[in-house]
Order: sequence, then C-alpha cells, then structure tokens
Amino acid sequence: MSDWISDTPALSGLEPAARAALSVLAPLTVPRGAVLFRPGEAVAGFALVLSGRIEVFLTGANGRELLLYAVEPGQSCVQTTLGLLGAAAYSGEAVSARDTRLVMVPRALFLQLMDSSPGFRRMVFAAFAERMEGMIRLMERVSFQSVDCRLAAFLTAQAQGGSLAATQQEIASQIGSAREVVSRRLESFERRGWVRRGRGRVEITDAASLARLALAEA
Amino acid sequence: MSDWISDTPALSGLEPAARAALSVLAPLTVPRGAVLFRPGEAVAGFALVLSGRIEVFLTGANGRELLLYAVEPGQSCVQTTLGLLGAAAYSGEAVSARDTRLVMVPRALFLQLMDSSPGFRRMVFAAFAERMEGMIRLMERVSFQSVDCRLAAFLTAQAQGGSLAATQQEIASQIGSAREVVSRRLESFERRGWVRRGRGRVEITDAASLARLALAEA
DNA sequence: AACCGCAGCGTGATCTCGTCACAGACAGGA
DNA sequence: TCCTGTCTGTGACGAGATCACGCTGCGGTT
Repeated sequence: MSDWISDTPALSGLEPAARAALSVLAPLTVPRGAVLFRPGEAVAGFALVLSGRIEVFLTGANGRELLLYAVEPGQSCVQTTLGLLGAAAYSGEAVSARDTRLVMVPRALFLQLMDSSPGFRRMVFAAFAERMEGMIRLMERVSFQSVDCRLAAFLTAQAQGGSLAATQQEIASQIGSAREVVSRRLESFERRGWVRRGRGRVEITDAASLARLALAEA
Repeated sequence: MSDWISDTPALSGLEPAARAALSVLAPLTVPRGAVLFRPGEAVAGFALVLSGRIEVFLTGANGRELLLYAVEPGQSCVQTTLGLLGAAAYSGEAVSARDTRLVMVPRALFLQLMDSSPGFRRMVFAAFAERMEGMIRLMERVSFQSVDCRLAAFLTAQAQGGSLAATQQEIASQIGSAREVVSRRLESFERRGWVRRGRGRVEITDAASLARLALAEA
C-alpha cells in the first residue's frame, strides 16, 4: 500500500485511528478527460483528490457549459458529500482535467468517520464552507460581471509563462459563456494589443491591462 | 423563558444535553424589512429561524438584486455557518421578509455543540447540503432558463388564492432580473390572458398555462 | 378640495450577449 | 496528396439588461 495519507497535507490533522481506517483504501487513477459522474447518477462514495484536477460542470439544455468548481489536490468533491448526506442525486458533470489520482471513501466509512473523528469532520466542513463561498462568488460573477471581466480574469489566472493552452470552447465553458462570444472578445483584446490568438492557445502580451480589467466592477 | 425548543420540529432530534445548552438562549424578534446582515460584516452567531422568513440577496454594482435563498422556520442561515467555520465575511444581504422570530447561537456554543452533539451536527449538515443543492439549482435556472420560465414559476409558486402581492421590483429581485423586463413580460402574459396586472399585485387568471411554461426547459 | 411628493409602472432606444448558420483554416491520418 | 474532424471567424437575429424618460395612483399637507 502506498503511503498516500502522509503525502496529503490536508489529512495531517487527522487522528491516528482515522488515518488507520482510511489507510486500507487504495487510490485509483483516472486519465485526463474521463467522466467521473453524470447528472442523475447515484453517488458511490466521498471523493478525495490526491493529485491532478477534477472539474465539475453544469450543462444547459443546448449543451452550453459552466464550470461550477474545480477539485484540487487535498480537496474533496462536495457533490459526493451532498449525495451521501441527503438523498440528492448528482446534478453536475465531473470530468478530470488532467490525469488524476483520487480515493473514494465508501458511504459507510464516511458516515462512521463523520461521527467519530473531529479532525475528519473539520476537514469535510471546511471543504463545504469553502465551496459554498466559491459558489456565491461564482453567482456574483456570472450574474453581475461582464464577459470581458470574466475573460480577463480567467486569462490572468490561468496564464503560465505569458501564454495558455485552451480552445475557445474550453474557455467559454470555464467562464460560462459561448464560444462565439469568446472569439469576438479575444479579437477585441487583440486589437487593443493585450493578447495574440493562436489555434488552441492565447498569448498574453499586456498582462497589466488584462489584470486591470479583471478587477473592474462591471 | 418560552419553550421555543419544543415548538421547533427541526430540533426534535437533539439530545437532552444539547437542548439544555440551547434553552438558555432567548429568541429575538425582528420586524419585517429589517436588515440583519450586510456584505462584509463579521458574523455574530449561528442564526436559527423560528417563525417568519429571512431572505438573503446578492447585490450587483448597479443595485440589481438576486435572491440567493430564503430561510424558513426551522432552518438556519448558511452564511452565518460559513462565517463561524471559516474566516469568510458575510457576502450577501439578509432581510426579514416578514416579522420574524429567531435565535442567535453564539460562536463558542455553536462550536461546542458541533463537537459534542451528533444531532446538532446532523442538523447543521443537512441544512448545508440542502442549501448547496438549492444554490446549484439556482445557478442552473439563472444561467440556462429564460426569464419567462422563471417568472411563470415564481408566480405559480407564490400565488395565494389566485393572486399575489408584490411590486415588479420585488419580483425582479426574486428571479434575478430587472424591473423593466418583468413589466414587459407581465404585459405579454396579460395579452395572452394568463394574468391581470395591478399596482403592487398580480392576479392569476390562467394558472394552468403558467404552470406549463414554468416547467418548460427554455 | 386642491396640491405635492413619492413609489410604482410603462415604454422607447441602445448595448451586451447568447444562438443559429455557415464558411474558412488548420492538423493529423489514410 | 486528399480527407475529415476540430477549431476559429463572422453575419444575422433575438433575449435581456440598462438608461432615460414620463405617467399614474395614493397618502399626507395645507
């Protein structure tokens, strides 16, 4: 058995008993692009991400998508928690954005740990609180902020070394807009000298202006 | 001391010790229209509503509002929970929609009950899960559903005896739209013979058609 | 009664954005 | 080389948010 528990900082607050109970679980590996959950599916267990990244999307009637939240290493997927605590079925679609290692805690063990381990409880609660915060901020951005601001914020946040690799469709899903709109806004950014467009990638040429727009209110 | 604990069905699952700890708290009464929390305020305690109704709004830059959720009797306000568990400040505005009786559980007692009372924990968790579910459904409606559908759903849900008392501004806030849009959509509904418009009220004249539109996907 | 002031409502103009339709550009494989 | 699927660009259109008004009912004043 690998020592995934000691390698996960988020679990360092756990009591020895809880760590022992978890240690019997074997992490599983899912490749980039795999669909972990679909809307309406029953939830198998509590998902804890060790490495990689899981993205949870809402999907509209016409196929438009909106990133609800992403699960990074050390975080757990709130939707699975919901499914275990209530009767609620999964309402988002979870996709691995990269090769991802994760642990699925079965329902029975999850409930037992929730009752017996204060550390585990704190962890689950903190994750819950963080997600709720994030959802509220998301509502705020989606409802009250312009596509320009959201796009600029996304580019600023995701750029690695002055550029980022993503299709316009992917960008649109992440910021909750439509591909055509992203295309036009990027063109406008390019005219202003802020970015250069390429197939499947965007190069940032004026990060400062983008950052300024990202922080604007409208 | 009133016996508010026995009068609150949501608390019936609590252990005697937890009930005793809560019983020292005195409910307070707030009149309709009072603002309980504003964005950015620190959270004083865990809010539990006994009667009445608290509505929590997000407010955009230009004053447009969006109902995040409502706290009905027996429910708790998740935003206060967030504030107590993390460092997050309040990000919504809470207003009492009617005269409301509620109990504020101080931070220390809240944390103590969370550690010592499985029943209290379950209650808080269930509230959390329910809110998260609701937020996701709200995102779905706001992002992917037309104003017509949301308006029809609201009218259907809120009508009492074939009519409801609300200004167009209030309706707009509840469904996350603008007053002018509500005005125009209501006019369109009236032309179809579904409603009659009055100052500060809407009368439903064809509930079936409204309900049908409310269930439509787009 | 006549007057005011204000909250609520109606409406046109304009802008943003989502949607549809379609065409061109590019990449990788047969 | 050609073919096919993916990615992108673009015009047209509709829904909806915003701005800027003006109008109307209603309670309170004088």
